[in-house]
Amino acid sequence: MGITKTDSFTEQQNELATLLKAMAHPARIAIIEFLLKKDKCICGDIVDELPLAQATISQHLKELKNANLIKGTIEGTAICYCLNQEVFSALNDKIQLITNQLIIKNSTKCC
Amino acid sequence: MGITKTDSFTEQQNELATLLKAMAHPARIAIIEFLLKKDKCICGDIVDELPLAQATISQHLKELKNANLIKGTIEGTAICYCLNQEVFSALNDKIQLITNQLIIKNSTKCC
DNA sequence: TTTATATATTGCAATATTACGATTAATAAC
DNA sequence: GTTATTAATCGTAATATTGCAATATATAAA
Repeated sequence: MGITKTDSFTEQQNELATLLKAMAHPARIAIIEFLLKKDKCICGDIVDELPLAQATISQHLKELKNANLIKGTIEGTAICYCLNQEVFSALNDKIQLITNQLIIKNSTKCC
Repeated sequence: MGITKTDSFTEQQNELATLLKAMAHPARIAIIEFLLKKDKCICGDIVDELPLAQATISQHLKELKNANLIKGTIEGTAICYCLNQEVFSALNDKIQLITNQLIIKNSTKCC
């Protein structure tokens, strides 16, 4: 139904899925990579960098912000965005946990 | 438009986004965790485990298979699924790359 | 061959996402 | 005050996703 049966899954499963979904768009990957490349924080430069309308970029930034993947601070009329290291670290830990378990269990490989 | 401007982004950005999207659903996280938990490969047990209809599980498995996150081998009438360690490792590397860069650059933190 | 079992596919209905133009809000410069 | 500048929000169209019942397919067992 385009609607997800959130109740049927654990909070952790829903949280991880939400975090992954927030990253699961090439424009948002591009924004993340752009923020990573720049030493200093960026605001409307993203609009110049990517071939998307300002409204669209703003929407993508909102989703990244909702997922806590980025932080934004107001600087005059501009807004300074940067990546939230803690959330990326947490995601990294989760993916690593799965991957490590997989590598260990691979000795008893099946398929 | 619900359609993504794929041409506007690099192949790597699109690939990573596609991989993340394949994981970005609690049911698919649950399937991954279930396959991880079991020593031996699982087939229709997933249908018994999760509160979703058989058709829905089959669809989720298809998406995971398309993304190469799982492999399936036919065993009589059943199909034996297991996680694809290589793809998880590759994803882990990408996330780790971003996270490590972030940790290094955090000294010049901004926001 | 018939029957049972296991999984995939089809065809919806409900909802979500993506993208953008137009507008709004909020601050800075004058 | 007026005028730029910057970013968020609204409204809308096009498309994608989720979920399931019903059906199809394919093999095994009888």
